[in-house]
Amino acid sequence: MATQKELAKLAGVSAGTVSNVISGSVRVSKGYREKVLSAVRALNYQPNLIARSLKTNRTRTLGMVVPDITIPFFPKIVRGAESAARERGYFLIVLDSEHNHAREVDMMNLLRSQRVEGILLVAAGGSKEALETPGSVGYGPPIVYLDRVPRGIEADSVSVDDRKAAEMGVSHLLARGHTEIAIITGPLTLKNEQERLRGYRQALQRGGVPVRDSLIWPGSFNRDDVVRICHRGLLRPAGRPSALFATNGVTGLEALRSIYAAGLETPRDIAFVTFDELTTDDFFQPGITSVLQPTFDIGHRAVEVLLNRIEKGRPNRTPDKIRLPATLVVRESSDLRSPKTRP
Amino acid sequence: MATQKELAKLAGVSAGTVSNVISGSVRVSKGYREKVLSAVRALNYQPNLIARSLKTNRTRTLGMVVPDITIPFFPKIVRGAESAARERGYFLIVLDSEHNHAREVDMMNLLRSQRVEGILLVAAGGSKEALETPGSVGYGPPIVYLDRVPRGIEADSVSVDDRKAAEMGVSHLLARGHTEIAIITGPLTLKNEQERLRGYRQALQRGGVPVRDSLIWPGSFNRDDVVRICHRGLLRPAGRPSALFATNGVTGLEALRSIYAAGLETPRDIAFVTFDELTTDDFFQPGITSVLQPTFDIGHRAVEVLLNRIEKGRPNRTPDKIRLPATLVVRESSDLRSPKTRP
DNA sequence: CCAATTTCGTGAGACGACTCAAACCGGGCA
DNA sequence: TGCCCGGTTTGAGTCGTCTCACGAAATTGG
Repeated sequence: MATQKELAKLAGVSAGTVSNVISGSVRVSKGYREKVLSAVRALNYQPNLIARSLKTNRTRTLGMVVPDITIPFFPKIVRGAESAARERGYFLIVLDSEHNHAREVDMMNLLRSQRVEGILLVAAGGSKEALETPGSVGYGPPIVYLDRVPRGIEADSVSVDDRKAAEMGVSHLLARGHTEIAIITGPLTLKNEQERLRGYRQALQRGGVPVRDSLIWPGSFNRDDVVRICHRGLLRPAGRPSALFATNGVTGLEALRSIYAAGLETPRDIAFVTFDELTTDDFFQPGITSVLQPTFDIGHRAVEVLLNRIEKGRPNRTPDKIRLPATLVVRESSDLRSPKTRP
Repeated sequence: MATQKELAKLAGVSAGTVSNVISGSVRVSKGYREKVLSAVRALNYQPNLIARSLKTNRTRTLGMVVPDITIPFFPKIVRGAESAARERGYFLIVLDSEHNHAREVDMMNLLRSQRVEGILLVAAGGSKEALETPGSVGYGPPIVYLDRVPRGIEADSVSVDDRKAAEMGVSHLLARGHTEIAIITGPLTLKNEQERLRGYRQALQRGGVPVRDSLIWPGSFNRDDVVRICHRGLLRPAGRPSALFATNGVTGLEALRSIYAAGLETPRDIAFVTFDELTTDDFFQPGITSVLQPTFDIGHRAVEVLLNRIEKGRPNRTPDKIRLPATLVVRESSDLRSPKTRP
């Protein structure tokens, strides 16, 4: 592919002039500019961003690492991030850590080697280490944590107010008259899941309903585990709860599957509310009442936070810790003992 | 961040020696190597891939452009591609064209500027131009077309045998005794969709069942359109078909929604078969009989084809045109007039 | 019409890593 | 002892682009 030197020869000007025309940083007289631009067209010149980056020490590229691109929740965040990045003239590289912390560290180092100017991280979760290692390196591009906020470190983050979101979902069930509300969580090693559980507790307490341990079902992201736990809970001798609240989409999908597998119908036999959307859009009949996280916004805001840090050049100012609210979308699955809606 | 020059100073050796240790291409005596490596650790050195690429003219990076990362079909292909890339020591950058051809061209140019060594393209589709432009540029990194194969150009491609896949789905319905089989397609500007329609025709002909135009419903990727078309078809005076075949996941989801909206139940009132999975896994009750494309393999094979072209360095050999078979997964939605399965 | 000022193109020298040819060094052999 | 040889290390040059200081040309004003 053509280089600026070749353009310079063809246009009969110096290499410096070509560079000035291309980068647009220095003004070049009309005649020379035209000569260069026609050479650009003639040779179908594309600037070599590699060389440019080497010289300028800027890549206008952001990196993003997510735990699993095949979970619908993440592509939506990616969309938001990509959109914000593009608006500000940046390029976004997305990598998938496959829930694996070691791999995540590799990807972060790869991004650093690629000299990205900032990193958006949805941590692989699980171990404490998982959240702390990347930040603790202490140099390299700034990191913004999405969705999952590290405990110890002071860092920029964009997340959802999990406690309030869960409280909202559970309060909705209380308002519908339910008092026997079970909760099925994801892994409680994740702070998000702990917070959602706290929101559940808080909602019950505010509603004057006793919290019963037998209705708290700690789950995981393993689909089989969730099905087993729900199965046991739904068929327990003491009678099944009148409502079930799931704290994330993966768990929610399996919980709903378990409800059906147990021969139950929602909302006829049990009311159901879940975090996140279970399909790309409202498809289920009956529709599922959901606590929706602002996925697009999470990505979008995170990029804004990151770029402000990068461009404003105040690397040590206090971190932005943004919490976004979730919304409750009420659909049929939480109607109180209404007949099934599918004709 | 540290550079090789700084390492050299710290280790008391020349820059060339440091480079030899890092790249491992030239053997360095043990003593010197140790000195360099301890400097690497001391300064937490990360090689600058930008500089390396500029010199070596290699990036070990592949680019991938998909029309819409939020459609579940694509992340699955991305996973396969990413996995194959990683196996061979390459890095994959994924971009989203948002079904927009102009944007797609931008992304391709961006990838070229980034000096990716090859591009995996799921074309934005629609116009003929959409498929031909990128290839017609005639220089730059090799391109492998995935899923959607360009008409005019001789190029590497990995796709599914759409005709056979559709034939398989329709034959299944015929074997179940259906003769009134309607088909709802995506936009027939896409060759894939045309082929799937041909597969439908072929299956009917082989089965000795007349092809009736009134049962061919050309659709689009617009959800409202699909709902409207299905609604009209399902409620038409001549009576509704006994089975419906959808040629892709997007259309299939809307078609199923329409069936429910019309107050029908599957398979009780109408049998239903679709291309692709409608949710991340088999969730629906009753389960939906589906023609599944080997998504992971499409991505995986595409990277292999691409890397063979890149590494084998035979840029002009005849193109690889790989066609993978789909599989039919039979579930309840195509049972013949069985009672509804959900209790 | 010339001096003072502005405008603009030039060319050299980075950026960080790699890659040669050349220099070096220690043994082995005559 | 001197020479050669293979194995290592060095140092200079390079990749494509940007960015200066510099000087030449054009413009302005008195």
